[in-house]
Amino acid sequence: MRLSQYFLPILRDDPKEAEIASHKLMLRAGMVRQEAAGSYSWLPLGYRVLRKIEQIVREEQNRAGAIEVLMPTLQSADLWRKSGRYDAYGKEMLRIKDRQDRDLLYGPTNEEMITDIFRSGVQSYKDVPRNLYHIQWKFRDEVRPRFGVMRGREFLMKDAYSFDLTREAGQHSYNKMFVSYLKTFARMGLKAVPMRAETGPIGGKDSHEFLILAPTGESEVFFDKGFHDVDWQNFEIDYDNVEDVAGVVEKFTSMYAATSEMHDGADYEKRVPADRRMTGRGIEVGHIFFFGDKYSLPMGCEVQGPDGKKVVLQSGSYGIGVSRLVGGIIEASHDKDGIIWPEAVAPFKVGLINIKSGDAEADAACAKIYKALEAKGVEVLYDDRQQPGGAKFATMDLIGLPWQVIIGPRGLKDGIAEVKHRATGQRENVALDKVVEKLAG
RNA sequence: CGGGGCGUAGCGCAGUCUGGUAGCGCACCUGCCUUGGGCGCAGGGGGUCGCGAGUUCGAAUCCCGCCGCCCCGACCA
Repeated sequence: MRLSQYFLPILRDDPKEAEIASHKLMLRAGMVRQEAAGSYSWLPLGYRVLRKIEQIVREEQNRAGAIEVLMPTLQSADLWRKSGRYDAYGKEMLRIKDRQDRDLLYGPTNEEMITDIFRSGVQSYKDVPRNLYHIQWKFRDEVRPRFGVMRGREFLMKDAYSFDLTREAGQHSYNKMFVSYLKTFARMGLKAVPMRAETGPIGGKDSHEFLILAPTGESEVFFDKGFHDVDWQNFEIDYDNVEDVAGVVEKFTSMYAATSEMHDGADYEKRVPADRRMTGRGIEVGHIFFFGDKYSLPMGCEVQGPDGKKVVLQSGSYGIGVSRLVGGIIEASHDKDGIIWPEAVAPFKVGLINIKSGDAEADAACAKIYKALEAKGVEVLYDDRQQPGGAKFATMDLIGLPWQVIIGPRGLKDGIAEVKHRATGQRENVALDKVVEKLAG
């Protein structure tokens, strides 16, 4: 993409309504635009990141055996009356009437709907286990939306729902999601620490939150230093192997980690040696629940067992805040100059800077590399604007693309470009004909 | 929902107390100059001062009502 033809409304000053780094940077980098309290339009740069995160989530859900569906944003109130949550959910639920005066709501979550869908599609114990998920916009009419996309009212969420015949089988479904979450967040360059959680209004028996560590997190967290040393990603897992999956869960839950709400000081001191006690702040990016028959029972979600008797299914739900992750990643990865995208979620991999746009030689050298990178499938944003070099550097650092290729008269004399790694700041002179090779890996 | 604050050009702000032709910086447009970390000079465009009703010869400014947004507290992916 040529920047001269892109839509990237950069701001030089921090908008005054933004309080935390990710919010400021997302507005300054032209990623989003606020439309109302807690409601954002996703501009081209931000949308690219959102889609990349969504795709990673999707791939890891699929790998763990979950099956993608898509449910509507608007739901009928009747479903929620059946589960008893229509009244229980309170003002956070946005309620709407249609022209026939029927009660609708903009879905804050989908347990009712998925349970209804699943129930009507299965009759036999042979139809379970199953895990269905979708990635859809949710609306929760938060009392106080804030921090940009970190706590919006409208947000993109992946929610998965498992259905099993027995509690034991349900536990395995839960464990699979637990492990897939570790892998999902690790792929985005994040360490998301699983912590035992309250079950809250969703209800249920077992629950973990996944929190990424960042100084601006909303929750205070206490954890074992061991989390810094474990292998988050490079373990192989066979999701069908019940013991192996449970083993990973055991490994990660055996270390102490708790938010302040769940923190037990005595237990902490008993289980964690003083030199390994860590405190910090965390941002919740995922939350998983096992809730047994809480929804299956009132909604009549059951199948016929091998003995011919009806069995109420055991279920769980598993959420990831996809849009929140955009802000969360920035909180975990930025510096004074701007965002530092992990490569897996970067809107473009490479930013190509033409120091002297308009100079025939510089233009030609840039155009050649630009085309070659695109031909190799490397996502590149080419700053071909008529701007002083300094402005281009500042823009590129702000939007945080992992690699910058800097081409100007100075280097061209010797046939070289400068390649800068945004995260480390390391610069390297690379022969013009080796640039593509270096970055196409 | 309780408490506090703010709405003036795309962004950041001054002007409001004490009513009298709406301003500054950045951004933007034109020309020249420049291009290795937000360059310089000259010229220029852009605002129903959040909305409505009032007081007044005259309202961004005073009065009344409303709306929006932000921050602090109790709740949430």
